Amino acid sequence: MLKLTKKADYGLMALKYLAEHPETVALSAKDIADAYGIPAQLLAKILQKLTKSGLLKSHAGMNGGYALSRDAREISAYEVIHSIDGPFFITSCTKGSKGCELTPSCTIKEPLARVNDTIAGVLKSISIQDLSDHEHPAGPTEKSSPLVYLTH
Amino acid sequence: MLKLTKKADYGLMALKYLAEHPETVALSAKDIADAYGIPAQLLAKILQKLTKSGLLKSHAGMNGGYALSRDAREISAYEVIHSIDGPFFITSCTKGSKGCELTPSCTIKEPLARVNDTIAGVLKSISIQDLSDHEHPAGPTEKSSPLVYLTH
DNA sequence: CAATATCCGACTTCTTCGGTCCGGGTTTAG
DNA sequence: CTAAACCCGGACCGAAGAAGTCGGATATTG
Repeated sequence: MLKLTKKADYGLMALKYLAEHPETVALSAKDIADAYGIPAQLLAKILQKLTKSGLLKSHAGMNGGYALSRDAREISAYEVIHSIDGPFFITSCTKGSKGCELTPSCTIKEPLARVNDTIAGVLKSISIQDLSDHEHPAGPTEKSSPLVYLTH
Repeated sequence: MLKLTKKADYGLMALKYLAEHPETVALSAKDIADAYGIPAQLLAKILQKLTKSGLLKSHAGMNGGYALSRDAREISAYEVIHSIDGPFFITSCTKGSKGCELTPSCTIKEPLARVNDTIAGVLKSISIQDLSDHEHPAGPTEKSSPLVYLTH
């Protein structure tokens, strides 16, 4: 259905929270989970993934927790989603760079791959910092198209 | 994982196939399914949805089948996906225009809604006709960003 | 009437997501 | 030193949604 997972949502929320609390040395998974009312153990696993991807630094022991490894401006939403949910592809049949062998006549993906690139580009242009700004950020695209939802 | 369903893929493929065969009055679901090697009954249900959405015209009985209700240039990929998979939202918590009541502190969706708009805009700018063109179409974006996949 | 289609809901199967549990290893406070 | 607080990571399970099947009803043509 073309929506990102809750885990990715949680990850973005957690990074945003960390970005908004730069004065603290580190925040535990439980702290962040309580702040948003999300299951702590689940958030913990997400933060572990982000740590393994190099987006976070972790510190065990008492008063330990997580902290951003870079400036919030240098972390893109794409990196977060990618490290949590893995590489995403719009089309269901694409695996790697090869076309789908199963359905040889699937000539759909060629133009859809360009859509995929566009989405990835938008996600890469958004930083964690942008999520905290309640005013309009630098802008994901040159021109913010005024689109209307078709709530059927 | 931010990918569209197989049903949407099938729908796009079927419309593309219809667009490439304008000389025929109507094609049955089985004809299209056989051409792509996808289950006929499943494709039939998808085409029914597209008919109810007004993208296709159906004709029962012998020599019946489906035909595009408009020019292929006038049907966007957005309409197809929307009518098959329903309205899509990037964020998992958004329902309608209201914010998520469950997690009151979810301030993430505001910027992500803009991403949602961008994606919808790209999908709307792509027509069925564009899928058939093997050359570069009008172009979903001004500049085709040369992005590289991070196959982890 | 008979053959060929669409039409449409119910049903099964399969995968993935969301979430939990538990047994580790580390660091710090007392 | 010991215990508390924290991170680490695999195993596990239920729920939800996707993919696909089945069966019957209706419409159209020859």
